[in-house]
Amino acid sequence: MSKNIYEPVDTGITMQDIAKDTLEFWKSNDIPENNINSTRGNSDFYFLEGPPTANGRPHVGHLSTFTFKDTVLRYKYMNNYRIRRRTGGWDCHGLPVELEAEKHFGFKTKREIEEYGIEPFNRYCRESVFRYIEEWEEVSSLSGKWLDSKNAYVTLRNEYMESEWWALSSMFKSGMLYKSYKIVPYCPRCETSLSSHEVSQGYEDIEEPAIYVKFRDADHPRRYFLAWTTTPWTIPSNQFLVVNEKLDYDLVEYKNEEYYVASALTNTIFKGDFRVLDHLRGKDLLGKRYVRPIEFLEAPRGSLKVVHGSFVNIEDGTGIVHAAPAFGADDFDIGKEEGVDMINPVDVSGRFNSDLLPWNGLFVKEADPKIIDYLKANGKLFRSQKHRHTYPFCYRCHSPLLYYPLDAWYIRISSVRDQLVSNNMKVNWVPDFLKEGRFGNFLTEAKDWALSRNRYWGTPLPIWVCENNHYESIGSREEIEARGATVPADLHRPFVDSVVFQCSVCGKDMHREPYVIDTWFDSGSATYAALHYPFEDSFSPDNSLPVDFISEAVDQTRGWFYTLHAIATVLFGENAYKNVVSIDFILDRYGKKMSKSKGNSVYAIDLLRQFGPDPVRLFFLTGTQWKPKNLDEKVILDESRKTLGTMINVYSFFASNANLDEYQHNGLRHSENPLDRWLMSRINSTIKMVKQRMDEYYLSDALALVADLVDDLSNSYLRLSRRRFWSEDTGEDKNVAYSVLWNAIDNIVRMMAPITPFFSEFIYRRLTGKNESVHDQYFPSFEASLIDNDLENEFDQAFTILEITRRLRQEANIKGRQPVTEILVSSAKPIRKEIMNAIDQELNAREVKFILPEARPLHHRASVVFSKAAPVLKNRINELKAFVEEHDNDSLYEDIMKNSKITVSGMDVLRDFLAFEEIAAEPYAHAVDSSHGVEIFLNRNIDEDLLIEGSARELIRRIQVMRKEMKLEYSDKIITQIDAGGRFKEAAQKRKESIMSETLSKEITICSLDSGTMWDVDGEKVRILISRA
RNA sequence: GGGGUUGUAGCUUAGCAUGGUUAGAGCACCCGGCUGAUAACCGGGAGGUCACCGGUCCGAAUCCGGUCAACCCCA
Repeated sequence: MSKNIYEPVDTGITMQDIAKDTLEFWKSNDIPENNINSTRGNSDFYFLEGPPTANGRPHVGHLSTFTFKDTVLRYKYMNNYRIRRRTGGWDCHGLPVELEAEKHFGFKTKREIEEYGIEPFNRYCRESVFRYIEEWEEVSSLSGKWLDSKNAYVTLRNEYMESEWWALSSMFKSGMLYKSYKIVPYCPRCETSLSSHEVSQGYEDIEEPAIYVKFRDADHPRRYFLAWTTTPWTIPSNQFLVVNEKLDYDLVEYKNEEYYVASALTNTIFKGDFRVLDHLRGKDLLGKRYVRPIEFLEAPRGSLKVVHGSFVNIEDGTGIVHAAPAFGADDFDIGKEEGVDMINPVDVSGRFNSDLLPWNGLFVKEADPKIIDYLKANGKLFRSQKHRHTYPFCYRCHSPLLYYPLDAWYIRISSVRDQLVSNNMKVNWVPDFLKEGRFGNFLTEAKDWALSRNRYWGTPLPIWVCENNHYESIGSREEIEARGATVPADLHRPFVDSVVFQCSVCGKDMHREPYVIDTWFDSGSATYAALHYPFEDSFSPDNSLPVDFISEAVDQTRGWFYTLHAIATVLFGENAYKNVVSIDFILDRYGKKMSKSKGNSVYAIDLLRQFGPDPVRLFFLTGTQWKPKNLDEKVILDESRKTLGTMINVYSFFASNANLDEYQHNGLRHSENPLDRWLMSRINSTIKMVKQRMDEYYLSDALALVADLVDDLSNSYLRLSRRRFWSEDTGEDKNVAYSVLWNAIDNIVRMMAPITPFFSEFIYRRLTGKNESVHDQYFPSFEASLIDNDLENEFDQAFTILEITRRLRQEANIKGRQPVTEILVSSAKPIRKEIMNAIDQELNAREVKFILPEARPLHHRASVVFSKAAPVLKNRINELKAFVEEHDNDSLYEDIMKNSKITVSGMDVLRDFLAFEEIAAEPYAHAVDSSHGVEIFLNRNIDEDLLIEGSARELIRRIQVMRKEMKLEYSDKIITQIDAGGRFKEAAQKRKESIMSETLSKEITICSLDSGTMWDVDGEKVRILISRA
């Protein structure tokens, strides 16, 4: 026997084994490297990898985004695109890295870091960001993520940061980068601001004085705005009152004075005697001017009026909020919006530092009771009470935090808001609701970007200042040199801090502003900084933007998706990306978010090892791609078995038969066989739809289409074609069938290649017998001439007929292998004979007839509808009942349908007095599928000849089972002995020839046996003995 | 507090834009069957207040309004 043309595959092979086999093939042939670096393609497809930080282990969420990105890139490559910027990227800076380092060293304050030294501290940070890089690389390799990792961009490199300097410097020169204040949670004892992460560690429930303060309406001596606050020390710095223009307000008269408060709160604020004088909208209060209860400090121009704030609510207080821009983020925004300078009489240690105040020198919290006393003494206190709420404390020293203005550098994003919005219109969002929803809404309210951080490990802010407050920006290393200073080997702090040069205005020494920048600016700069623009020429705003495709999880909507968009708009007036695919998180089996603390995190490497890469990738792409997904092991296995397992079996079926027949594939043969034509149509229409969905980045939809096709191939095509492949002769028809099957597997495997790269490679290599990678092939293209929608519809109907027939057989207790006399089909549309022939063998009927509706063998059985008939016929109702029982119901039906009324013994019987039930005439069983408009009648009479035929099939089936149990090859011949009586003996005699050919028996003897297998067939005993011939 | 998404069987979900017989699958479960590729497949059964309330309409899972819950982003 010749060597196998198609390497057989054990259908029990695991997906891990398949991946291993493919990985070895890739490795020994440098397939990934060659593919990644390939210059094939007739147009460019630009990608941009979103950079993770390698100081944590890659988890399943990362794996999910890998899968989407990698699948798209593979798909595009197979469609003859040249993939550009197919490199990884690493995000290296930022607070999380510093916090790790702090933890490592046991530091709790920034002073400790500075005492230890910024240099060794940053050195530790630099090393720690790549702590898990090996695991990241391994996960990439095991998951089939084909990105060039050697040339990954790294945000901590001098070149990367230099590009950012160029960007920041040009923003500074155009006035887009400016210095202002930022209101931050601040510990006055540690004299440091806290990150939101730190703040969240220190919330406590406390009870504090909450006061209702009277702000007099400037136009009325006895009329007040009533405001509520838990921070009396901010009252001297009041600059605005804030109402919500959407809320309703009352003007209330109480104890001879008048007050504005939110209507919803009137009844809780005022007790006893009060009168509502007027109702008005918050809008009506806007612009009103007022007089402060504490007037020691001068109010800047534009202060002291009522303004709108959407944050104002009626949960507690009065619906009117007092705003001191220096001491609240909302307050600050209002001051900024109004263009008014802020009053800040508090120093960095939290004490009043203004001579004008009687409380000068006091810590603000200690001044609270004194300020309350002052208000009371001056008749400006309406009420004082205790209030329980949560308040943030310093997690280190337990001091109450203040919201305090610190110097900060901003990018003037608000000035390009309109452009951000209009550029967004050109972006293709997947799913599309993000475009105008979460992202779009965010853009229309885009605030200036607080860029600076008072930290150490980050890209240094390239702004220098002299003692006369002249500011200058540095846009490159060359500029430092040009200013007569030495360029440090490492641009990070602390080295860059020692770069000093002369101010070009006053000649004084200039020192760098001591900030680093928000790490989001790093990743958001990836478009140009990764290519060291403008210092090298591999990037140009005109040709390199926007990139074609980016994809990350949905949390990046206001993260990376935003920073990329904002920076590209500010710098280049251009979009950063054309297509952005957002996916949701992977949750645990119960739909709960994974977290380290809950211990339900799953790491990428473990999942890959447990299931193999293809089932995992398949799982991520199954379902609705933008919805959260529960990580369920059972679902992973199910999906894998359904699609991959089935394809293994299809290949295995093909290989074992094709090897027997020594079939050599030599192109797709033309076929007139209807089942072949149906399959070809299904394949080509699927290719068409799959490409459409893939091109729209709806990968999950595409996968679902392929999975359907796999199911059709296996359970319809192959099931109905088996006999063709088993037939003894190796004629043309069989070769045609092989070529069609080969072609089907080839197309499916290529369609699946971007999704399940290991599995597809494995099958493809065995199918083609070549040492080529499926990933270097082209994606299937469809041939319109092979798509035949009518044919597909007709087969749908034919399959429906099969389905109904099987149900009827079951009801009538007739086995599938028992041939029946006759099946009558009444269908809305006729089905071509050739198509019926394709399912003939499964119908297993001597005759299949299509009949007209009126020829259906139906009887009508009438019954009296008492609810309709009784009220009319009264006590004669039983006469009708008797009449119906005694007379032929069919003619009754015809009469009443024709005339809509009949007369029975002088009674008028209307149509709706009777109900008719359709019942099949003997000997038919009957069923309907209304959605396909198909009705089937199965003749239940089995004549002697059919019974013998059925019995012969029973024998054949038993012999086949025995062959299988003996593990015989498909081609092994046997000798068969049968010991049976009655119909089985008769069947063995009369159908000897067909039993022999079906079971590859060289001879069949009917004799009595005392060995062999005893079968019980429908209560009759049959003994069979087979042996290898 | 603001914005967004989601809610259909025990689980995973289709259908919803464009309203129309009895809401359709798959998994799991039970019963039966088929099987010389298949842990596949086929038939039947059980399992649904289509989150809830209201409105429009002859008719609502679908359109409109509101509520609730989960999740995400932002305060």
